[in-house]
Amino acid sequence: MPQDTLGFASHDHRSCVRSALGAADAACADRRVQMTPVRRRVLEILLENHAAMGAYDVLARLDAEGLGSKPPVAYRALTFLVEQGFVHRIERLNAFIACAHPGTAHDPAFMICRGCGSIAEAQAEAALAESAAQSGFQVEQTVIEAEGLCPSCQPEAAQ
Amino acid sequence: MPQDTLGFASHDHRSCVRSALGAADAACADRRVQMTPVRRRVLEILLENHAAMGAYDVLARLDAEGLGSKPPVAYRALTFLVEQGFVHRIERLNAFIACAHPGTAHDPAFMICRGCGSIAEAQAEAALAESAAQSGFQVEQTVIEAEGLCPSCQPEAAQ
DNA sequence: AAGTTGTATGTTATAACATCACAAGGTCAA
DNA sequence: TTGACCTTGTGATGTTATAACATACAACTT
Repeated sequence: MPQDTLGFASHDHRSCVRSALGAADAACADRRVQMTPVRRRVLEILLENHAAMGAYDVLARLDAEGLGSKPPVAYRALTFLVEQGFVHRIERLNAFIACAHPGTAHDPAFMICRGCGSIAEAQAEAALAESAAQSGFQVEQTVIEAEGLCPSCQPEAAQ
Repeated sequence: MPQDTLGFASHDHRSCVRSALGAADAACADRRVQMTPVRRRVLEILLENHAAMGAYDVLARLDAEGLGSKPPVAYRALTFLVEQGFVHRIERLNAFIACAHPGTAHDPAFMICRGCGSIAEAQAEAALAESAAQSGFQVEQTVIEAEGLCPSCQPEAAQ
């Protein structure tokens, strides 16, 4: 039984891939946008991998499967998936990860373990609400990323 | 009288450059680290520019002044300045900006105007405190960046 | 003065990430 | 069946960042 981590806790990964793909298909139908083979496969790769991947890592997989070999193929699919909210970009890593809370509109926040590279997606609190209100800045999108140690890596780091 | 923006509000920029450089010099002396000519000039460039600059923009200035022409020269100086807290990296822009609150230890947060590119530095609230506590993740560094419209750019955007 | 160490710099090359520009194919509705 | 629009294919290029190795220089030691 395949197990992996999400929020640094176990879950059944195979079923989460299936349901996320299904949800994405449905959302695309709803919104009258096309879930093409390349886009669907990129999302599936990210869901299966269950970790942040660089665009060129994704591209390498596509290439191996004959789905495209040039950077724009990967970037276009990733851009689409990010726009649709199925995938998030991790700015700090120049990498992409499948959304862990698909379906719900949200401002994602990430906890990135510097020990093992695992990433957990959390909900962002309104981290800048007060500053923005004071200065009159109108927030449209937020990037919230924390680096540190996940529970598994903390004992080792203590040494 | 030179005026510029900080936190989307006016201030006397010339004096802030002078005082920030002085504070950095003093901090380096305190910490027994070297404020070399290249490092000092990079900090000064960022302070004068008073906006986020790419590493290669900084490098171009250094090159014009005979202070170095190869990427590592700029990256080393920038890395040093970030480590010392005199400069912050804006992940979303792959760019660097002089710290607006030097001297005080802080987790910076940025508001980036998509209209004019101006950037205000604010204090981060503990945006991930609750999630981190729940999952046992130990936060070491946070990146908080918001994109949106600054007060000046909001009327224009309304059209 | 000569050796030793640590920090900083110089330089070449390349890795890694991302986009532009243009051609060609697909889909769908008028 | 035509045209509009979206998507893909592809070559070239642009941008950001680091690896690897050599040299310089200051501070301390003997």
